[in-house]
Amino acid sequence: MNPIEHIAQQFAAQNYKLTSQREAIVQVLLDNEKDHLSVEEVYMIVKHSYPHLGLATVYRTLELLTELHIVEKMNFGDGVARYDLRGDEQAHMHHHLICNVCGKLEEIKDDWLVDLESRLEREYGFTVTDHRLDFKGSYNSCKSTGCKKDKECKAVS
Amino acid sequence: MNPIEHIAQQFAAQNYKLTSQREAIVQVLLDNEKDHLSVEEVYMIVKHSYPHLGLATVYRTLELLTELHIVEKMNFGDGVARYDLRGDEQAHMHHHLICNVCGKLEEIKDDWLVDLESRLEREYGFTVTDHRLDFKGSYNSCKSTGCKKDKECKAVS
DNA sequence: TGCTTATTTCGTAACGATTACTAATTATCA
DNA sequence: TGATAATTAGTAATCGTTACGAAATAAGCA
Ligand SMILES: [Mn+2]
Ligand SMILES: [Mn+2]
Ligand SMILES: [Zn+2]
Ligand SMILES: [Zn+2]
Repeated sequence: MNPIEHIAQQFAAQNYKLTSQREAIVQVLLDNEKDHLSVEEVYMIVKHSYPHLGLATVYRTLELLTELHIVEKMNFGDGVARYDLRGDEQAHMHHHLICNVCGKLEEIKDDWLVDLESRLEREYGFTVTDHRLDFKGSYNSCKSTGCKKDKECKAVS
Repeated sequence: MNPIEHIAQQFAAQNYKLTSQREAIVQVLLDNEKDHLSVEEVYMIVKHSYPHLGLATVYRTLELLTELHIVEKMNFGDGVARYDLRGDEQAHMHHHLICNVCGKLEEIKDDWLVDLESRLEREYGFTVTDHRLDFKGSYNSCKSTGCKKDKECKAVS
């Protein structure tokens, strides 16, 4: 099943309609999976395929996608909310590597926290349902070449 | 050395003055170390000891404390920035357990990520300088007793 | 000590991301 | 088809934060 069909099912399962506006917005997220787009950025991009779509609809749709756990609303400290597709296969949120030399943001889709989660269960009586893990640091290649704000390094903002 | 003296030294080291206003604000953070106060909350509390202190000064001081790495500016998704004291001994930010039954927020001051950090160094050529790790889930005691928004459980917001 | 300059504070206006609201449009279904 | 519910569009209002100018305070120096 292709991604858009799968999302359509998730909408239907909760009695929401995947309208043409919502589909256009979801398609923007799928087409830019590597980015972590803000509302304004989604709005700008979706206007190419759907020129009359309103900003409030983007806000409402991204909020709905968050409720349905299709995207994760994240805050990276730059003053705007950013939306990150959660893959269907992963139960928990993926991790992030953020380079503070060039701003590149890499994703780690494997769950590296399963051991810590069972430790929390054992030692704290705490059952983890989700988590957020961001590493800040720098790639050794970035440090040596000094690729400051390089075009090949996609900054978060 | 007591905490406030140590912070005074950090100010002096960067050629900043620990004015009476700044000291009053820092004291509020120290007195409420377990909470994760917002600007507005700090402002309300500091008015008890320093009634004429202005809101803009709270904003500016917390920003300065963030620059000096004395506090960490965090966003828990409730629409306001919250400020969290980083202890001096810990190089990296501490972790959080957030109960989604009662909202309690517990801190784990040990760094549970050292193994993952060396793995990042090895496999990704990425040197970690800091990180953020929040676990969302529920305490088994909360699930069984159903302590919804209980007074003994201090919510993040 | 007096004078000059840099720092900090204060109050408030401006800003900007988000939310709320109303009317118009579209889907649902009897 | 007609009534009802869901969705959208546009925009006004909200609210956390930032910017700004004037006043106060501290530091440097003769
Ligand atoms: Mn991501
Ligand atoms: Mn904390
Ligand atoms: Zn880089
Ligand atoms: Zn609880």
